[in-house]
Amino acid sequence: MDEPEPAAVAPGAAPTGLGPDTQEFLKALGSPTRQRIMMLFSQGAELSVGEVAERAGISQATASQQLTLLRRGRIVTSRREGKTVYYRADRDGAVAALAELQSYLMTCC
Amino acid sequence: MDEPEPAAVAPGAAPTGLGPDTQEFLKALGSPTRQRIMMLFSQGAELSVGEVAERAGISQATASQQLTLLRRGRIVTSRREGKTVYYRADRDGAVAALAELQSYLMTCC
DNA sequence: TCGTCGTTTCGTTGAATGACAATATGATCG
DNA sequence: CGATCATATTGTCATTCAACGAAACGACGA
Repeated sequence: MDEPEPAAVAPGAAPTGLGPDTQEFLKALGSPTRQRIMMLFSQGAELSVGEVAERAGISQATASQQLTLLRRGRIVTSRREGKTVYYRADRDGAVAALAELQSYLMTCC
Repeated sequence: MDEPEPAAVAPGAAPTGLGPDTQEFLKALGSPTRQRIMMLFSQGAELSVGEVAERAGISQATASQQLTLLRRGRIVTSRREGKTVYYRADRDGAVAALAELQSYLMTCC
């Protein structure tokens, strides 16, 4: 029972106006490698980790890590089928993040 | 006349589907510190570098650097008046980046 | 149960980033 | 010109990140 109910905002952390989900979204899309990975999922394509690794030209371990970050950013979802894990774009998550981003920009700009 | 017509994509760089401006935009907003800085510009506020440093609780040098990154991301504009440089939110730039981001997400998601 | 295959996690390395103090630039006033 | 104030740049350190190989995990099939 370490952190049962953390404060609404982490203590000592100044508010940024963006929810943690959207922050993860921005960080996820901020990397060229991950942007490149996302392009592989065009038209609803569903790819395994190994396929992503091969097509993106990165090691399989790296692909797994980057896909985890993309999932944290709510840009992809994963589905397990037997041994292999399939990833595809999460349109709903992307739309939600975009909406919050727009709301944020309307506030500060 | 340095770069009248650069190649559509930088040579040797795999395409990411996002223009360099939008990449800078994402990286700029990906940092909590810079998100916090942006909140200072709410309602069209115009602040000097020193004011940003003080209100954001960072050194003047850091403020100058981070504001430079935000300007590269087309989220703020600067105006010089005598010795002091005033920054404010760049609504047009933000809208443009948001539009390209939306277009990108419609492609890959 | 034992391999095996795909995925994830671990540990490491080099590069990029964030922050600061110190210094350099630039504009204004005397 | 010399002093001064606001900003920008430089150098340095600590932290984070991207990528890899190696090892651990998990789900099958023999």
